[in-house]
Amino acid sequence: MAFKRSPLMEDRLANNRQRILQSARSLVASGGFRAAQMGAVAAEAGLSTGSIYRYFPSKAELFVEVLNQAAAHEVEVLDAAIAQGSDAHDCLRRAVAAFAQRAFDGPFLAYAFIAEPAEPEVDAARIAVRRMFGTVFHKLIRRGIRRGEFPQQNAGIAAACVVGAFTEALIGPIGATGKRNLQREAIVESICDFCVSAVGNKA
Amino acid sequence: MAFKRSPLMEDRLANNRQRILQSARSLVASGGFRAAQMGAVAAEAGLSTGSIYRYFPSKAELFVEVLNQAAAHEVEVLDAAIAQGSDAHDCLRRAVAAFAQRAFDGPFLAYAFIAEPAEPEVDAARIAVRRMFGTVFHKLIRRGIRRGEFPQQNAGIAAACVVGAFTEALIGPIGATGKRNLQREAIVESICDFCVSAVGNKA
DNA sequence: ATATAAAGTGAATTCATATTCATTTTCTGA
DNA sequence: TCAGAAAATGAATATGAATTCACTTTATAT
Repeated sequence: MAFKRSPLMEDRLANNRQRILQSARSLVASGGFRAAQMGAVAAEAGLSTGSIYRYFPSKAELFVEVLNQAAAHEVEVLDAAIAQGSDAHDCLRRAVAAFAQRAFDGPFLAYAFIAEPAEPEVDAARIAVRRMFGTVFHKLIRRGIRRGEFPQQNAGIAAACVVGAFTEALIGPIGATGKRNLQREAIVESICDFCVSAVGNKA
Repeated sequence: MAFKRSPLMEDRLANNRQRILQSARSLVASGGFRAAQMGAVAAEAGLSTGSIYRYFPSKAELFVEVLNQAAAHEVEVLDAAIAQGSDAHDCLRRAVAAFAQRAFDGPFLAYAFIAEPAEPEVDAARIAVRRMFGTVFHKLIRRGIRRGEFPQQNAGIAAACVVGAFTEALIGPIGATGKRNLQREAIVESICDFCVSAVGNKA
């Protein structure tokens, strides 16, 4: 007779898969790619290293999925933040703030988005992710230009600059110990000022 | 009797050392850290792998020196560009343009400055290098503020944003093949506009 | 209850590089 | 020209991490 997994079992498996993804993300978030070895991921997920390979064919594919999942979530958050804004300036400020706040909380994960990864496959995924973020800001800036709220400019470059600006500004503080929460709001605000000013005014 | 290296020999050794550094840099520049294995470096320098270790105690220390040497050179170029500027706006524009132009020519090397490297020691050096670049812009912006040419702002954050903005904007185009030289000037100019506008105007 | 299929295990294997070291070659001083 | 000191070599070794696989455990169907 054909073998059929019970719904309960099916659930548990799906659960394991998800837990593996979460473990991998959490390891990257707390220690970068370096800390996310297959053995560590397995231990974190409460499985053996071998089992991971029942769920993912290779390390590369696992991390591609981690990246995509994380990115999709960020884009959702970003879109939600934008939806609440009034005019283009406000939308931009909200989007940058949302991203910056979150990057502050999970600096290593944010870092992973721009880090040179080990596997070429992950590299490709990373580039796609950056493009996704860029696209969100690109649309926002284009719309602002179309409505006359932003001056004429190269929206693609500006979008990349925005992403780069807050990424760099946020990664710097990672090194600085302590004092993070103290200055957090001030830092985020400075970054927002920078980006809004860059896109909103032309000398 | 005491052994003494002849000046000629001394020269040749210093030459070897320098050539190793150059080979390492050139490999990073053309294929990233990934392509810069000890064996490849040795081959490129016309030496055996073992010999490298007469000049550098480890891969990490070799690459720390590569990074520092490259960074010191970039800072020189940056300072020279700034020295030619008239007012603060002009200096900033020149500095950004100089950096961007050079990054365009050696994208992988520029990339290495923000890439997550294998060795923790190199990682530390990389952070120091970023700080160096940040410092150059930080001084520039502070001076502009002091002279009333730039509005009041958090100079440290703004400097980081500037570095991040052009790095990201430049790395994007690496992936895109061809069309680089065509748009090169336009891209660099857009990046300069972005940065100058961000620092020079406040909404 | 038993047989079979799937899932889980973790030690062993593979793979890719950095590093070492016994040996060879080249240099220096008499 | 020769002995001893450096320097160079590259095959062998060490390291570290991904992947496999022979075996154990758990789940499903009769």
